Amino acid sequence: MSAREKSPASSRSSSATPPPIGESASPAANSAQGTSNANASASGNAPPAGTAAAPQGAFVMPPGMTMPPGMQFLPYFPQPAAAAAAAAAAAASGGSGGGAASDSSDPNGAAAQPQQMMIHPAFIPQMYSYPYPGMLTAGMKLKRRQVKNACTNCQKACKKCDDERPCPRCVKYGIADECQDSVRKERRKGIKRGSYKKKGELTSLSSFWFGRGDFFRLSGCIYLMLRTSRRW
DNA sequence: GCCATCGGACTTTCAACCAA
DNA sequence: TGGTTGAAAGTCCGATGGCC
Ligand SMILES: [Zn+2]
Ligand SMILES: [Zn+2]
Repeated sequence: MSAREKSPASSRSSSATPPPIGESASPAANSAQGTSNANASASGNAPPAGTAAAPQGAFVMPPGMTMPPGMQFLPYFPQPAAAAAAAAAAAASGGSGGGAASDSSDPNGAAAQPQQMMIHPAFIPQMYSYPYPGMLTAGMKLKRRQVKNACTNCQKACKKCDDERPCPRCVKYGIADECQDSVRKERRKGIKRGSYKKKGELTSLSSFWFGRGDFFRLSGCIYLMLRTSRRW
């Protein structure tokens, strides 16, 4: 497509045009860890699902569903000051900061004051793996997670990038200093679209929704809220 | 086996549309 | 005005071929 500009990566100083990093897995495997970096780091310091005693107010997985490794569902009521910090942490961690749960300001401390329910920083990276793995049923497949903005090197090579800068791929190939966010075009405005079709019956409607990122991006949170009887 | 290249499947984003 | 739609813009899987 026009957006795709295939330029030989070798035009760069070369010795080091980066090859794929950890890209040998099957599509399914890739998707499953899709969140690759996020999950990898998250699983490092989160207790295995179902093994830890559920803390007060912790989410209990419904029958037939399993808590994915590294996942944790904890109601999060940050204090005003903590809220900003948490938001910053979440933003900083992007998709790769699964370990944020180890914050010294653990939001789930007993002293946390209910102010406004927020997404626990540790949960945010997981939200980008949807359908939320626990909701996955036979026939559904995990969607591939994409970074918001690949670095210029990965973009040229059409390879998987990361939210971190320098990204792991650039680091591995010694071109960390060249790792920069690619510049996104501004979307054109004023394009007329004609009238919209209406979606049909329920079945196609539901499959439609299950194919939408907008839906799954929030589904984990909504699902959690629906399944718990706690007051949010 | 390692790596670059790249076609195209797939995902994300967000302005236009539209019903309430 | 908020929710829905759908296409633009983007990511990156995986096939292919060259090189050592
Ligand atoms: Zn990158
Ligand atoms: Zn990079």
